[in-house]
Amino acid sequence: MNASTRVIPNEEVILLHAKMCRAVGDPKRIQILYLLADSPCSVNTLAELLSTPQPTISRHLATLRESGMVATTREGTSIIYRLAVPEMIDVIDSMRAILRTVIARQASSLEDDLLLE
Amino acid sequence: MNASTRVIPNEEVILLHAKMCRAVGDPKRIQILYLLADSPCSVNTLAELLSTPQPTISRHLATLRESGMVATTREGTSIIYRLAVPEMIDVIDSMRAILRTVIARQASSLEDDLLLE
DNA sequence: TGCGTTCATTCACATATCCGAATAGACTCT
DNA sequence: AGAGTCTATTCGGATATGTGAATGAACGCA
Repeated sequence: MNASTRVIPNEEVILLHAKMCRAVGDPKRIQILYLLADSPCSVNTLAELLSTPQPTISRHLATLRESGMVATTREGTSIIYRLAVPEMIDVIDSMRAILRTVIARQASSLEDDLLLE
Repeated sequence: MNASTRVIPNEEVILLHAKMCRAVGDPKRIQILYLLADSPCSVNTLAELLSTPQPTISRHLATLRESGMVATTREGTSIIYRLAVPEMIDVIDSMRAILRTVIARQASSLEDDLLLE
């Protein structure tokens, strides 16, 4: 699929798209997303796994909820969070793969620079 | 590829990953990325296409540069920007596809809610 | 060299985001 | 209904980000 076949989005979609990317743009939330991809779990469990205060986790989850990336189910007294769209983690992981490419590239060009000195 | 086969990233990679996602998390930068995917172009050209002051575009490009998403080449008096990794636009587009799924889902559940009233 | 174009940076201000601590709210289960 | 547990929100302060206007720096080209 190339550029000319892409659907032209309206302003609203661009805004939501940005909001979604922003939601992923935080280290703690990235970790949360990977954990949820591994297996759904409760707020407290996430808080323990990440050694982070519960309110902090809760706010991050609110951010992810507002961007539509996670969904919830009540299970007893807990609320279980999961990825709303499981494929999302693959997309995020693809971005990480690209990141690694960029890092590797920068490392090798840095080598070149050093050799030239 | 499932969760257990993913490479465990160090803190640094998580930070850079977040930074990269953050860089995509702005409406103007998303538009810039789509334009660059379509064809590389100069700062002024982007400024005109997006009806935005040149300094604003320049700062957005700096953000994208710092996260390693765009690269540059000088061509005469202009500096031509392009995607550093062309596949990046596919990843971004996948995220948009997921967004549309979420939107559609929310719309239909909203319908359900209305029917229940 | 120096003019002119193109791009980058700075400044000031407004807005948004992050965090921990404390508190409030919601829901289950007895 | 009430106790107890789990989650969400509020508050205050620090940090970061977005923007336009003005300015500065870099580079090609005559």
